[in-house]
Amino acid sequence: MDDEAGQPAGRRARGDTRERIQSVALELFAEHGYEKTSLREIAERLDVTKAALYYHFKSKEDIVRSFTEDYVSEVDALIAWGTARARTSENRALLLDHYSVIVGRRLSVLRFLEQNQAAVHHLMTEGQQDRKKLFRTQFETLRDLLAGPDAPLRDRVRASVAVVSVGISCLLFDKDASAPGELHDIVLETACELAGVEPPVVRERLAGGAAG
Amino acid sequence: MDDEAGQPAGRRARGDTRERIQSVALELFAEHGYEKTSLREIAERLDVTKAALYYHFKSKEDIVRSFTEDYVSEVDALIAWGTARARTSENRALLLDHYSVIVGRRLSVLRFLEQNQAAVHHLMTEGQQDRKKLFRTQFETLRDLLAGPDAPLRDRVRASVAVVSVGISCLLFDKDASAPGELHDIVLETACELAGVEPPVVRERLAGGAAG
DNA sequence: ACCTGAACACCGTTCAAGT
DNA sequence: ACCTGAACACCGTTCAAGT
Repeated sequence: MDDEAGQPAGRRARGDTRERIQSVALELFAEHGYEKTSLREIAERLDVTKAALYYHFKSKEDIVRSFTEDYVSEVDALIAWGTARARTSENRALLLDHYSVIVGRRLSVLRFLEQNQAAVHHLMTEGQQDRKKLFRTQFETLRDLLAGPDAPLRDRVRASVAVVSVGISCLLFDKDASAPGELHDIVLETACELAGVEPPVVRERLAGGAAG
Repeated sequence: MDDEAGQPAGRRARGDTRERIQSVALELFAEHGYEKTSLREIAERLDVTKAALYYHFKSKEDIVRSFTEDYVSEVDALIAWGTARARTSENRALLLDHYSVIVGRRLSVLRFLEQNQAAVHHLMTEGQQDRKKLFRTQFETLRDLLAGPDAPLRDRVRASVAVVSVGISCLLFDKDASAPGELHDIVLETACELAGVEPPVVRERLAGGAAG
C-alpha cells in the first residue's frame, strides 16, 4: 500500500491513475473474465499506453493482488481470531457470522475470485509468498475451524458446505432482499444449521421495543 | 495414462488421435487451468504440431466442448425430466438424487467447469447456440425446479445452496469415503435438508439382513 | 484422411528514452 | 515521478502444401 499523502489544494488531477487502473480492471475482469481481458483494453479506457500500467503494477497478476489483498487480509485476521479461540459452538457461530460480514463488504472481489479460481490459483498477498493466503487454502482453514480433519465425514462435508454457502448466497441474492439484514439472517441460519451450531444471539436489529 | 486400446491385428494405430487430445487436454486444463495451458504444450505431449490439433478440433474452446458435452447433455435430460413432472417433494428429492449420480460420474469435468467458470462462460454444446446449456443457466434452472422465482427468499437461497452442495461435496470428498455410497448418502441428506424435502427411499444399499 | 511449415494478429512484459 | 515507442517471446488461428 504505497498510498501517497494529501494532495493539498492547487491541482490534484492525476495522482489517481493507480486507483483508476484498479477500478477499471476489476470492472472488466468481472465482465469478461481475467484472462479474456487484455491490458490493452484497460489501457485504452484510461487513455494511456499498455506500458504505463507497468509503472504502477509489476504484472497483470499484481493488479489482481492489489484489489484482492484487503479481502484476503480480513479473512486471514478472522482465521487468526478463530485459531486462537476454543472451538466452542458459540465461537464457530461467530466465525460464520463475521465471515458473512466480510463477504458482504467485498462482494465484487469474492465474485471475481470465485469465477476465476483457476486463473488466480497461485496468487498471494504482499511480497512474501504465504501459502496460507491462497484462496483455496483460506477456505480449507475456515472449514477446519468448523470441523477439523479428525471429525466424522458428515461433519466435514457439512462444514465445507457451510462456508461455501455464505459466499454463494451473498453473491446470488445480493439484490433480492427486501429488508436490510434479511439475507444475512437467512445465510447465517443456514450456515449454522450446516455447521451444527446455534446461530449467534440476535443483535440490535429490531431497534426500539422492550429493552434487552 | 495414455493407454490406447487393443490394437487387434493389422494396423489401426492412429485413429485415436482425437481421443488422445481430449484426454491430454483435460488433464492439463485441470492441472494448470484452461487459459494457462497452451496448445503447444498439448501438441508437444502428443508429438504433433499445434496445427494438427486444428484438424481434429475447430478451436481451443471446441476441445473443451468435446469433453463437456456429455455432462451438459445429461444435466439437460435431467432438467427435461424435472420440468415435465409435478414439483412434488418426492420428485424434487429424486432430482437431487439423480443430479448427484451424474456429478459422481463426471467429477473431472465438473471440477474443470467449476474452476474455469469465467473462461468457459460462453460455452455451448452442439453447433447451435443454446442459451439453455450454459453452465450457469443449467444451475439456475435446477435451482428453480427446487424453488421457483416466486418462492420465499429463504427457500430460494437454500435451494441454491442445495444444488451447489452436491457439486462441491463430491468434488472435495471424492476420496474420503470409507464405504461406497457413504458420501452419496451424506450429500443427498444434506441437499434434501436444504431443499426442504425428505430424502428418497433407501435403495438396495444394505443387501442381505431382514427383508423389507 | 491426416498432418506440417510458415505466416497472421494479438498477448504480457521489458526497457531505453522522453518530460 | 510518470509515461511513451519500440521491441521481445509467446499465444490461438489459418492455410497452402505435403503424404
